[in-house]
Amino acid sequence: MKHPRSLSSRRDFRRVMHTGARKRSSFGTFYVVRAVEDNAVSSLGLAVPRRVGGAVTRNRIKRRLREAYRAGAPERGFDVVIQARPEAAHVDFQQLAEEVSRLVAAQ
RNA sequence: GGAGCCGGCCGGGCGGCCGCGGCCCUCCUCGCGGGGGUCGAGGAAAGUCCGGACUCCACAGGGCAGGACGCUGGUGAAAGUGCCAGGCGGGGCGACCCGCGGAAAGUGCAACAGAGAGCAGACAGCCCCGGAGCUCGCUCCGAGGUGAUGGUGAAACGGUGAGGUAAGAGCUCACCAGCGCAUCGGGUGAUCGGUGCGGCUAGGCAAACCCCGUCCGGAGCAAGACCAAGCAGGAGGCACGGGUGGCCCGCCCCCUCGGCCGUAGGGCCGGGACCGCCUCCGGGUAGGUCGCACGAGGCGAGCGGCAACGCUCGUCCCAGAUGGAUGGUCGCCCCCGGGGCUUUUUUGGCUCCGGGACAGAAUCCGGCUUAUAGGCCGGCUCCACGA
RNA sequence: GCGGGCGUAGCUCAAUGGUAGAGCCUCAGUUUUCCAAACUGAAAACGCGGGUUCGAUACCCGCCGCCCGCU
Repeated sequence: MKHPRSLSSRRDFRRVMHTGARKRSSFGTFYVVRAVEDNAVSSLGLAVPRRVGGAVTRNRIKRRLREAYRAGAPERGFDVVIQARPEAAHVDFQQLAEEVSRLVAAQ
C-alpha cells in the first residue's frame, strides 16, 4: 500500500477540520471527511504543535503517524487531519496503527 | 595506589521484511507507471553571538552622529575571547588557568563605619609652653606642636633601619620597592636587564561619562532573475524626473521625445507624460524554473615553519527536501543497571527484565557559545608506598 | 531569515551601584454573640551561571523562559 498524499494548504486544513467528524484518542485528535471523489487518493494532514517537543520528536511523530496510516487505513476516499499530542511519541507502534485504522474506517 | 590538569577522537554494529527523497539507465500499455543502479543529516545540523562569500539597492568622496574593538608578533578571505607563539600582571604546592590601551587631559563616583575619604584628617594618645591645685611618680584649665601609636574601613598619602627632635615627621641619610628623564645592551616588537640623575610619592573605578587609536553603507536566498496564471480599482498625501541610504556638505552621474551643431566622445535649445513614492480601504494570485550544491571542499603523502598555517603532488565527488525525504518494525551482537541460578570469596558462566545520550540540513562557508548516555587514545603534575 | 522587549513577595507593579518597597492575598492578634469591615503585627521575592567593583537587582558576557514586530 502506498502513502497518502499530504495536505499542505491552510485552506485544506480548515476544510477538513471544520466539516469533518471529530474523534479523540490518547495521542491526538482526528478529523475525518469523505473525499470529493470516492476513488481519489486519500489525503493526510499532520498538525504537530511546538509544545509536543523539538524538531526531532515532531518529525518522529509525523513519520510514525504516516507509517501507521499506511499500515491499515483506507488508501482511497478519505481526507484526514490528525492533531498530535505529546503522547504520540511514546505510544507503542502496534497500538498506534490499530487506532488509526479503526478511527478512520469508522466513518 | 590515590587525587588532578591539558589535548585529540568516536558517538552503537550486522542482517531480514515493509517504506521515503534526489540523480542516472532502461522498459512499456506512455502515466500521477514498472524495473535496476547509486547517493541520502551532525559534532554540534542547535542558539543566531560574530565574520565572510553571494544577490539587490546605479557608483565612489568629506564631515557629524552612532556602533564595535583594544598588550606584541604571526596566521587567516574576515572576525567581539578566531587560531598559534610570545610579553606583563594575578591565582594555584604543581601540571596549568584567568586577565590585558589611557586615571600626571577633563568631569564624576565611594553607602556604613571612622577624628579624617581626595590639594585629607587631631577622637584617644604623645610632647612643649603659660596658669592653678596637690597626697608633688601627678591632676585640671588655656594656647600650640605632632601623622610615630591605637581603633574604623575595601581603601588612611611608600617599607626597614639609623640620625635627628620637646615629641615627631623624607626633616636628613643608607638600602629596598615604585615613578619620571637621559642613556647602554638583548629582542622585529610587547618588553626585559643595566647605569646615571631627579624629586621624595603622584590612590581606586573608564564592563561611569570620556580621551587616543583602528574599523564599520543598508538589506537579506522569503536576497534576486525568468516564466505562467489572474483581478478592480478607489481615497488622501508627497514630489514635479530620479539617485544618497541616520543627518549635512560639496561634487559627480544617469531618463525619454523633438530639433540643431559636431568626424566622434558629446554639446545646446525646447518639451515631458505614461508614471513614481508613502498611508488607508478593497480585489486577484500565492504555481513552476533558475539561484542550488565543485567548494576559502574532503582524504592521503611529501616539503617549509616552534606552532597556527602555507606550498606541491595524488585521489574522491560527498544530501538537496518544499507541510518539508533519510523512516517503521523484528532478530542477533556490544555496553550499562537490576533480579535469580550456578560451589563459598575473587574472577567467571547461564538466564530474565529495563535502558543506550544531546539532537534533524533548508543558500553556502569560517569561528564562538550552549546541550550531550557511554567510551577510546595521548601528554603532564602532585601525594603516599616500594626498589 | 532579520529585529525588539520583558523576567523582582502567591498576583499586579515600584525603586537603579550600598538598607529591596507598595497594594491585593495569606497567617496571627484586637474589636464583635458570630461573620464582614476596621486597626495592629508577621511571613514571603531580584530567572540561572560567570565577570567588573570594596560592594551588583542594576554595569558587561553567556544561558534559560515568555511576549511582540518585519519579510
